Amino acid sequence: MAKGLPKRSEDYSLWYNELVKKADLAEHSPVRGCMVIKPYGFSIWEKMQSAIDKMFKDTGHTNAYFPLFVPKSYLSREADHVEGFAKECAVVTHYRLKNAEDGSGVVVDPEAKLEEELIVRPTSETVIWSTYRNWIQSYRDLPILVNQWANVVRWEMRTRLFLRTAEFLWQEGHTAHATEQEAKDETMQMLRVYADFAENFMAMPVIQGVKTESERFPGAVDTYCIEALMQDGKALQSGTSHFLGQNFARAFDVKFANKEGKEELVWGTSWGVSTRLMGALIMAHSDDNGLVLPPKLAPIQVVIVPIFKSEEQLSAIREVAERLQAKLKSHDISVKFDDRDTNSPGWKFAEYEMKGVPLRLAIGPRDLENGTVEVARRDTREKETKNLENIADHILTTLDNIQANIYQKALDFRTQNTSVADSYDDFKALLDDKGGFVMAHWDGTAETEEKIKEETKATIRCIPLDFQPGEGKCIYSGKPSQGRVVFARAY
RNA sequence: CGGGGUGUAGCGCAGCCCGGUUAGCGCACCUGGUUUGGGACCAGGGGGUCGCAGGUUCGAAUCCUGCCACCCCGACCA
Repeated sequence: MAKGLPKRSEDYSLWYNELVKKADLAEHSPVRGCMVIKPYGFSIWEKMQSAIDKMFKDTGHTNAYFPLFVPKSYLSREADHVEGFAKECAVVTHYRLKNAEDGSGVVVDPEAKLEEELIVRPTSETVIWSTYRNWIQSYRDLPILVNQWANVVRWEMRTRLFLRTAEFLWQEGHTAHATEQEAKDETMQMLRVYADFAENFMAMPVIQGVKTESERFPGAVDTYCIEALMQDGKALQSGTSHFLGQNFARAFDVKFANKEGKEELVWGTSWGVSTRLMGALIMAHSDDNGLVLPPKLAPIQVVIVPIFKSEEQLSAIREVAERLQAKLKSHDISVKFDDRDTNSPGWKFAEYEMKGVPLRLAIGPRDLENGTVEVARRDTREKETKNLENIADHILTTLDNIQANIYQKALDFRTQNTSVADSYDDFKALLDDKGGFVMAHWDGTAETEEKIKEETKATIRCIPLDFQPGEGKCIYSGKPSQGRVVFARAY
């Protein structure tokens, strides 16, 4: 295992890439644009998955699974949708290989050309709505509240571990409703679920809002999102919830008979979060010593490192450690006792810090004599020596404190890096000197939005849900504006 | 697809300009010993089609030509 990380403040991208590798989270695969998520990284993703999945179940959703392949004709049925995704689709054209005649290996068998090409799903609206068509006849069949955990493929030009890869893991919820209001409520409910997860599990504050027309999901009527601020001052869209109106129902002819026996188009929503959340989690809290994980998502919450010179000492320590481990496990705390004799204690300290383990306990001969244990927390890197009595309570409290503390730290950071700009010059200066979110008036036109993007690389992240109406002048055009929207440079 | 860069041991690199012993260094790995409260030390050892294919030459990691791969910057983006 390699030593330290580059400084976060010097080269954020390099720091991020090295951290992802050294904390054993993921690496680029030899396959173009794809990522290998390593066991430790995946165990964090599993923690996220199960917490999110529980929230879905608690709001009445169930899981299902739909095909990986989308016939080309499906994708093209919703005009905006196909236009939005056409440029980044992987396409299956053949179903067989054969041995090359010159013996150079295998080649695609030209005889085995598919009548209709299959698209590897970039998202599943089209497959799912073509299925819902058969599922829905009456208002009694509604609502359908289904989610799937799946992989999708988007042929991105440039990739970045977790933040943008050609293939990624996600969940996509697809619901169908009898009324517009019900679908809108669902859209907002799922946005709240995402915000709740981000803030209470990931300890990452988010801004909830609605996207402008140009940033909207292709095929949606409205796209809502949660936006988080990373430590380098760039924004990251961390989850989206779309109100689809009747667009997909219309495209796939999904109708139901209402109570009056009249035929109506179904209303839809879709919503998703992806392994991008791993990137958000990493960038929200980590430091120059490595990953910092919120206790609620840490696969290992507490690690016990023994310090010993002999086998006798180790077995004496083991007795204490295993008793403590059992005690903590009864409180649903995941504890690892690392009694390997192949690495020194100092090595282990650095290693678990790199991996973001929230609490480290060290037990050595000194502690055996005094009935103590050294407790070190990852977020503040403070160490204290505590009596073994009541240590379990202390650990439980400290884990809660860490969860709260890293949230507060991220919130303070966001507060400090959220600015208000009243002129275009101020706006540009803020983006260049400080970064972060910049609240500014906008005239509501796509032209202005586009110009600002071209000139500054900043985009409107969202119109926040807690939008404060207030007269003002657009920083770019000087035309009247109804309130401030959230600008930032983004990933 | 445009502009730049890099391919040498598992990883990170030096050597190349100016061709010439057996291709070298750090980390990692293996063996032995001493260590262990913040990434230990000493000694010994193993591991290489120098990205690929041609060419020039008595001789190529080094020069020339072509190809391939990857990285960074743009366009795209959960």
